[in-house]
Amino acid sequence: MPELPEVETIRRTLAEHVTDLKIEEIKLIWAAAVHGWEDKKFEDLVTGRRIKTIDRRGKYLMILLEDDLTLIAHMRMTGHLNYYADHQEPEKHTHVVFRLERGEVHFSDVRKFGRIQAIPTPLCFSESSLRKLGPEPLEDEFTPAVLKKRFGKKKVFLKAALLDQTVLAGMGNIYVDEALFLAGLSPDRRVDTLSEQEISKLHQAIQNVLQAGIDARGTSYRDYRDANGEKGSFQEALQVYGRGGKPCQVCGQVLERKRLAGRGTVYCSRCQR
DNA sequence: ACTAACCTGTAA
DNA sequence: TTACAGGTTAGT
Repeated sequence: MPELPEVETIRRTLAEHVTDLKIEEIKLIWAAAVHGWEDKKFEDLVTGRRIKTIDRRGKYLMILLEDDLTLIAHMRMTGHLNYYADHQEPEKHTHVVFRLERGEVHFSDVRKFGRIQAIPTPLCFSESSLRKLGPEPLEDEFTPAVLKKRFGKKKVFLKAALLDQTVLAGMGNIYVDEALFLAGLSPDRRVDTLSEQEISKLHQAIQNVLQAGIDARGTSYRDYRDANGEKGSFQEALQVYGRGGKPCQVCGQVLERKRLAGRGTVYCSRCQR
């Protein structure tokens, strides 16, 4: 499911409801979805703490609790976080229920890839999976020069480089294909063959497509929903993702589909060089 | 730097 | 029945 725009939308919709609320009880339906820090149990760490703020880093959601504990959540492909104002029976794939002083948050995930980890807030960026992430693509510090530097001396395909979270945090299969289309760059270009101008164009395309995704409240191509259970609308604006075999909306050429970096990849061989 | 593995559901 | 799906990571 969620790439940067989707996680950002979940962050916003969740924060509206749960900021400043106390977590009164945790129900672990499938306990493997969570893990505590060192030998402490997740439930004991989290129960009784108040939610201070919700941040995001790449595709990770950071739920900051009082007394320096943070929950780091990753939805992987099909994870969901839903807020319910009233008591709600867990559904088939609900793994964790957070009962708050007002309402409940349910974490569910059909494919069981998503995880929620509890970690002391000061250790978030040094001891967790956030440690290796590349820059945030929508922050001012992310410039074309930074992108060029992140590519470094790599010789990998553009597709692989942009999916690599240590190069740049937050892009996934949908937004990579869309950004490459916008930039007019072929996914199988080697990153070391890009000109300064092409890097600038790519940088601009990345920022534009991610911002457009956020403005549309995410892409509900399949089962993505925000914390209110609402769909996004960016699926209506997709130029290439999911359109393999259909005509390019710019030049009319049939869109190419092939496997690249282990992922289904769609592009226009005429518009993208 | 690539592939398999982690899971379940859905579409071909 | 098989391939593939928004992601990451361990192993080769």
